[in-house]
Formats: sequence, C-alpha cells, structure tokens
Amino acid sequence: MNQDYQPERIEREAQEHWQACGAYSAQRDDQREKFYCLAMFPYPSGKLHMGHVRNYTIADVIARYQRLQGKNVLQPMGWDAFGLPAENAAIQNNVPPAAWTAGNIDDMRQQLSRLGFAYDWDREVTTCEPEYYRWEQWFFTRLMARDLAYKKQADVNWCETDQTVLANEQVVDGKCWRCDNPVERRSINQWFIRITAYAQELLDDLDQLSGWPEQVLTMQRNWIGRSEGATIRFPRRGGDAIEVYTTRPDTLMGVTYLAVAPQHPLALEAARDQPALAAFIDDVAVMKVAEADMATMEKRGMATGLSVQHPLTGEDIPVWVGNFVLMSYGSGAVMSVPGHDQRDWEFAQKYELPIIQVIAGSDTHPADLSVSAYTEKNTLINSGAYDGLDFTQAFDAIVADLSALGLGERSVNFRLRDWGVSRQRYWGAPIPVVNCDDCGAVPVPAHDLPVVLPTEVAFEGVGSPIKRMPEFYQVDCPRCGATAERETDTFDTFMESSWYYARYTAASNTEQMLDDEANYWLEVDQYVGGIEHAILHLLYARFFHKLMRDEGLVTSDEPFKRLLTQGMVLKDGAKMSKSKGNTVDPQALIDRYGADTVRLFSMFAAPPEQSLEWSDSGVEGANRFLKRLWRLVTEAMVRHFEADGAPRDISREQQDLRRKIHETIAKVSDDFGRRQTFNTAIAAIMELCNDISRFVVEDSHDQQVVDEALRAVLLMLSPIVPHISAHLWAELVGTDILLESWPEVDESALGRDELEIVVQVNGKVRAKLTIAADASKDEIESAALNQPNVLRFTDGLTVRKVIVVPGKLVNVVAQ
RNA sequence: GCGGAAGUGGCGAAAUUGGUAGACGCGCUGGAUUUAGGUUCCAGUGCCGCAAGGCGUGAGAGUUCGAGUCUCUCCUUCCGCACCA
Repeated sequence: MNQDYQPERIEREAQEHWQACGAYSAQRDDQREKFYCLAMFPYPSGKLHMGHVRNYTIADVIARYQRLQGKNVLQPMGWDAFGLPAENAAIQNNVPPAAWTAGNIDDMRQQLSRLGFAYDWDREVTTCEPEYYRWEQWFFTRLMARDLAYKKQADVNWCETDQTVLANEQVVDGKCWRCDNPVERRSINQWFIRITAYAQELLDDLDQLSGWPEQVLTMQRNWIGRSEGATIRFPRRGGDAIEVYTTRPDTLMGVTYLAVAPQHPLALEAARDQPALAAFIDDVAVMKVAEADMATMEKRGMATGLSVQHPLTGEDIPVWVGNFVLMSYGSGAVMSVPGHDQRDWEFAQKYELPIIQVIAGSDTHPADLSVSAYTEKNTLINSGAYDGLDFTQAFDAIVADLSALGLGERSVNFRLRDWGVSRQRYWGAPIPVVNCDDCGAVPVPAHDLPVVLPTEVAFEGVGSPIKRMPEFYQVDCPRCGATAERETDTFDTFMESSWYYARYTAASNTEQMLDDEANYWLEVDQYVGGIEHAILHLLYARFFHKLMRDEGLVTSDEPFKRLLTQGMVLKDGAKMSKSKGNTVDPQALIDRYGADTVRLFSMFAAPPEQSLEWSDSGVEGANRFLKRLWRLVTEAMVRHFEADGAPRDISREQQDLRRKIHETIAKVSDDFGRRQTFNTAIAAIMELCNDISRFVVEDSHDQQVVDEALRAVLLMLSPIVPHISAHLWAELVGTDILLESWPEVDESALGRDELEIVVQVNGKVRAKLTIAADASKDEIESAALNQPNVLRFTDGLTVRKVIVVPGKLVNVVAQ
C-alpha cells in the first residue's frame, strides 16, 4: 500500500474478483426486495461510443446504489442486433451481416466488461439469434389469431432505378442516396399491428407513470393525439358520400371546398378523363413519405371538377386534390374551412377559393380574415339557425342535425396510426407467414418455428437476397399442403426492442417465450436511455407489454416504472458523430486513465438528463480527484496514534467534520435516490474530501473521525468508481465493499449552535449576521436592524416592513 | 410545419419550496517544491471600480418586500415526427 494509483492493475484485480465470485449474477430471492435496472441495449455498430459509456454508467451507478440499499438487483445486457447498418457494412466490407454483427458484439462486450459494469452476463440476449426471434415470430402468429395483425396497402419510398424500397434515412433531399434519382411513393401490401385498438389504454395508463419525466408523458400524449370531434358525410350525386373527420363541426357552415388525397377513389375517377389532373397526381407522388417533409412542403392542389353537397344546406362544394392529404390517415379527405383554419386559409388564398367567416371575433382576439384565419373558438355568425351559439352549443346542435339526417355523428379520433411492421429488407426476423393461393396468409405453426433467416447469403445491397432464394421461399402451405410462398419481408427492428426487457427474465428458456420469472422481476424498476426514444421505442414497448399481458404472459400493465432519459454527448457544441468527425474514442481514454476516471467524468460533467459537453481537461480533472483520493486514504493509513482510551469532549473541529460527513451523506443519498443528479452528489463528496484534507490529525480521536469520513466517502463513491473504492476499502477496512451497506445519517451530528443570516435592505445584501440557532424572530429582527451597514442604508428612510425568513434571511423594506 | 426541451462567468455547471447567483470542477494568474518539463501544494479568480459601491442568469415587459426560478411576448440552439436505432 505504498504505490501510486495504478488504475489498470486495480481495475483488473477488481474485475477478476467480481467474476470469480459471480458478484452480479441475479437469482430470485423472496427475502429481499428486487430491483430491475435496465439500460437500453445497444445496436452493435462496431465500437462503443461516448453515448454508450454515459448511458451504461448512469444505469450501473443506479444498480450499484440499489445494491448498497440491500436490494436484489438484476442488471442484464444484450444486443439489438438486426438493422440497416449491418446491410450497409456488408456492402462496403464485403462481409455477411451476420458475421459483421457477431464480430462487433464480441468487441463491444469486451469494452463493456473493461468498464466494470455490474451485468449478469448469463442472461445476455442477441436479437438476431433464432432462439430470440422465434418467440417474436410465435407471438406474431398469436396476434394474427386475435385479429391484432392484418395486411393492408401502405406507402413506401421507392427508387425506380435501383428497384428497391428506401428507408427515410436513405432519402437525401428527395433523392436516392445511392443513385441520386428522385424517390417516389409506392403503395405495397404490408403487415400492421393494431396499436390503435390500445390507443385509449396507452393514453390512460400514462397517468400511472409517476416515475417518468413529465416531458416524455406529454410527448406521448400528443403523439397518441386523442381528439373529440365529428365524422361528417358530404353526399354526392351519383356516387358515394365523402366522409371527413373534424374537431370543429361548429365551423361547418364555413366549408368552401373539400380536399382529397391524390390516391382517393374520387381523385382517380376524375383523373380518368382529365389528363392534366392525372399528370398532377403523378407529379405529387414524387416525394418522401416522412411527415416532416409533408408538413413543410409547398401545398399544391388542383380542382377535380367534381363536387359534393353540403350536408346541411345542400349547396355544391367543389372537391380538390391536395398533396397534403394522406390516403392512409383517416378517410383520405378533409373539409376545408379557410376562414378558421390557417392551412386551409393559405390554400384558399393561393387558389382564390372563397373564404367565409362563421365565427365572430372578440375584443381580445379580433378577426381579420384578410390577414389570417381566425382559429379561436367563439360565437357563430353567418350560420343561419346556428347564429349566436357558442362552440359547445353549436357543436351539439350541428351534430344533432347531421345525425338526424344520417350524415354524421360525434366521434373520437386518434392521431396514432397502426404500426406497420413489414420491411422489404434482409437483415431482420422473417415474418412467419406463408401465402397460399387458396388459404391466403397462413401463420407458420408453432412446431415449425423458428423461420430461420439464412445467414450464408450473397449480399449485393440492392434488394433482399432471400427474395432471390427459392430454397427459402418455396414451401408447402401449412394448412392445405399446396405449393405456396413464404413471406420474404422481415420485421421492423422495433419489434425486437419492444420485448427484450422481458426476455432477460427467461433468457435461457428454450420452451417458452416467458415464464414465472417475468412476474418476479417485472416491471423494470429503472429504465435508462436516450431522449430520442421518448416516443417510438417507449410507446411500442408499452404496447407490446399490454399485448403480452393479454396473451397471459405477464401480469403488470406497464413495463417501465421509472424512466431516466439521458442527454446527448456533445463536442464543440455538436452531437458526437462520425459524420462530423468530432468523436472521442472511449477506449483510448480507458487505456490512458482507467475505467473509473471515464465513469467519474461522465457522471460529473452534467446532470444525466442534460446534454454533456466533452472536455479533455475535465477528464484529467476527474483523474486528478481519484489520485487525490488515493493519497488521502493511503496517508491516513500510515498515521498511527496510540489510543489513550481516555474519554474526551469532542473538539469543535471534530464536531464540524462530523457534521460535514453526515450532511454530505444526507445530500448524496437524496441526489442518488430521489433527484438522480449524480453531478451534485460528486461535488458534495469532493467538498467533503477537501475538508478531510484540511483537517489536522493530532491524536487517535481525530484519526477516528477521519476514518469515519473516509469510509463514508468510499461507500458513496463506490457506485460511480467501483474499482478504486473496492481497492481502498479492502486496504482501509479489510472487507469486501460489495458486502457493505449505504452509510446512514447520524442525526445527532447535524445540529448547529449558530446560524448565519443574510440581511438585506430593499432586496440588496447589506450585512451578514451570526446568531444563536434558537434565536427568536424578534431577536433576529432587532439584531439585523442594528447592523452598522443596515443603519447606514436605512439612514433618513422609514422602515416600512421587515420580512424575516427563519434560518435564512431578513429583508428590511425602507422608503 | 407540428410536438418536446434548453439558454447562467473564459469553459462544464450549482442554486432542490420565490429568499446570499456562480457550490464543485476545468482554465487562467501569482507563489512554494523541482536541474527542467510534468506532478503536487498554497493563494486569487463574474464584470466595472483604488474603494465605497454599481452592474449581472438569451432579449423585452409584468407579478412580488424579494425573480435564474412564476406569467406574457420574442430570439437562438437541440431532440422527435411513424422505414436510422
């Protein structure tokens, strides 16, 4: 114990010890409270980046803290191993996606081990292995049986040159990233899961999630987007009525046109004898399917020459085709009220369509339709019998009249759309369906699962190789035995990440998807991951959990009790990424400073939910602190004072240090457990260390207090820097720190005789005053008023009021 | 475009319930140790000012004895938008 801090050696020793005693292997234990701590599993892209290090350090700190609280902790790790990057890498490096992925997993597993994360590796799951995705395939067949999975036409990005479907990411400025040709929409038949059947429950159950950040709950609520409005049918002479949904039926008398999607049957019908319209429809099909592009593109339209009738007045309403109306959302048609909807107003201005005001302006919000639409809710005008009604009255009256005519009714609408899970890609889990001419889409029977994805493939990049492999897709129909074709589409990779958290509880079960263990460990007590997953991944996982519940696989309603959404890692103000060339390789830092330094810096530089600005000198600072800690403990151990055994009054200095120790324990406990602000916890521990350094040790009593301080410091730091803490603890105390508990606050050490009170005059600090802790309000007030500087600043003024905040401050209001 | 965040010293940040703005760390300045560099230790460090004091939390208004914190308007940056994961 006379050496310098050598992180590489002590980290290796600590990790070998943990591995030898199976320290992090989790077993069911009904005597202790369980704690399931989970970080979002990584996509095995190659090497660990700083975002991973941050994510997994946060989760590991929480897991280790809970362990010190005496909980039975499960912290597993796995690999979200299917996805697009493996296909791209396969083309670039001429290596099959399976081999590329497996190599990356081995590298990244090694890197995670080097960081000392307390994982139960026995439960590792890898989603591209048939042992994993077979259960996903089986579960999908269960959803088919329950009519929760179905097929319908849906748009994809299509590159005509490459004859392939493109992901949104592969469309750059509306063009194919490989061949630069304009991308068009194409409608193909795809599998969907009915998430909309659970929309209301997904919305309602957000109220149970008190451990989630409010901003994530809000984003999910808005995404689900429940609205109450009306479905209204506009009859058409010699044809089917056109149905629309609106949240503003009160503006029905202001409708001046209808807009339908380019693929709407009415649009296609009109285009048959109108070449200009047909050309327009073709023209607007050249665009990406992403919503952001839809919302920001130029709104274009063309009249169809057809019209429908207003459901209440019978007046003719012209029908337009609009590139902003989507066939796949709702009914593919919208009613347009340019007087009271801004987008309709802009469209009407552009194409010189009539704008009618049917809602009155108010004093606070005057209406001027020559400038913009008036979108407030208010009293109706120009609406015949409905004039003078307010929003609610008009809504009710108009819906009642429509209903009497059979032309409409009150209805609830969700923005949420069903989940399209078909991908026309190779590197994913095969959809377990056989298409038979006679029987239709037939699920692959359980005893024939898994449908294994061939891994020995010639991968050319354009089109999926299994679509060219008859040995894969030529099969007999499982129902009638006739020659049939297997689905060659694969699942969206969100499928795998929607239930992996549950599979960790039964990772080695080859007979069932989940077993009893799921209900012991679930729900996940703490989930940690990037804010970028706030909507999609977390919503799909919540949905999948409810599907599993309704299949009888789990008993809980929600998968994740508490959620921590961590911020990004930035360098020079921008997200670290290969494309920006501003990445920092964590491995190089670990090699230079050790895992503990890297862990400490990631936790100290910013609170977990904020973005973290990278700083090389900040890493050195973290390393410097650990070196100082090392010296603090080793120096304390070489001092020897004979215990004289004589009872003695505690000195003022000892009392101050003990108060600091226990104030720090109280603060750090709150920061770890409730606030999850590890940066301020570390700052508080650093302050305590600074006090320990300054404390002069002269006898065994002093030594005892320092010993108490150092033990508290090592225990509190051990979740963050587990290796150095374990090493120094073993040297100082002689036991294994893993067997210890979180330190307790000694309330009796917290007392103070005197307090410092700030004295303000008119809100500005003019004096500070030290006064007995038990001084009365009157005593504090008179002491404050008699401070020389207070007298000076109130000279010539009248004291109007004195505000005394006990223990904190006095504000003298003088004029 | 829509939805959600964030903006505080030279830098990362702290201020938890409306009550001392800048804890802790980085950097910098001066000093000690060292052959030197590095390391380590001590002191200082928001801005202006000799000082007293004044000013200061993206901009502007408001509420309050008191606002980084609450309200309104605006600006900037970041995240998500359903086929990146």
